[in-house]
Amino acid sequence: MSGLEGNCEVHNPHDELCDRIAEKLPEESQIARAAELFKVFGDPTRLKILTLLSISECCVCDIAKLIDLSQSAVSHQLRILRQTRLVKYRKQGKEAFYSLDDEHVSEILSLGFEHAGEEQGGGR
Amino acid sequence: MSGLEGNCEVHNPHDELCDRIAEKLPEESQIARAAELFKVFGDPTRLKILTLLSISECCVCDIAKLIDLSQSAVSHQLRILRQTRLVKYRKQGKEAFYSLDDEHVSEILSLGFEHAGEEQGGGR
DNA sequence: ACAATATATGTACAGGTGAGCATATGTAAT
DNA sequence: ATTACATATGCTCACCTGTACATATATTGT
Repeated sequence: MSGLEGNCEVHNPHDELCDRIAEKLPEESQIARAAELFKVFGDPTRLKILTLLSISECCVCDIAKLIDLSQSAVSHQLRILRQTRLVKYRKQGKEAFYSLDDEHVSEILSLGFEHAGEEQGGGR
Repeated sequence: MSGLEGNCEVHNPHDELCDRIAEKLPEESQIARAAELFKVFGDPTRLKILTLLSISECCVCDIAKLIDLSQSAVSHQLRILRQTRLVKYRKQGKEAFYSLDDEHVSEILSLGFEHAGEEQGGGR
């Protein structure tokens, strides 16, 4: 019927498809990097930080206030965001003003919110 | 100099900024949903599955072969991908052919790979 | 030098998460 | 009905992760 049947376990039609897919698959390391990136976006605290930084640059203790979390926890998360190049900061006196590092970051943010927003309760 | 200084702890200039940011921030629940979405993309196994499904629809045991993982583990991950509406499947005899549920999914994939690809070893 | 404030970091721990094993369910063939 | 195969699920466990607490570092003012 569809040309896709065949014993999946032993050999056959599927193998051909698998080979084609295997060829096109990105390298392991590239997938790992992309997963790492998504993982950083995948924590509510970090996502909040990124979202508020997409509105305006902000200093650490204000971030802590805005998301109601300890300064320590915020600082730890900011380190992760720094290491993954999602945020940058400028130091001014005692304060550190953080901001998004890259247009890309807000693009990913928007796309995420867009997709998360549309299909919630409804459907199917 | 920048109009942003002022005691961060007690009160003042920052408060005004904080209020403006707080107003514009999405609701907690919306951020939670977006984070949940990113989290699903943030696991290498799931990202591999999504990536290979972006190339072609595929049955469970072939996925297991392609990413070299137990059938059980794959099935568990597919459930998560189903529940988050990232994949759909059609049953044909004993086999279940999975595919991406939505254009959006491959958009997010591409954007992720794009960003993950560019800045790795280099820069700054 | 000392105090005060902002931020960073080391450590510990509770809670979460992915993988495998065993097994259940569903489907087709004999 | 029985067997064989494909997939799904309950369970367990090793590992990871985010947070708070305590403390270190840096900067400014007195």
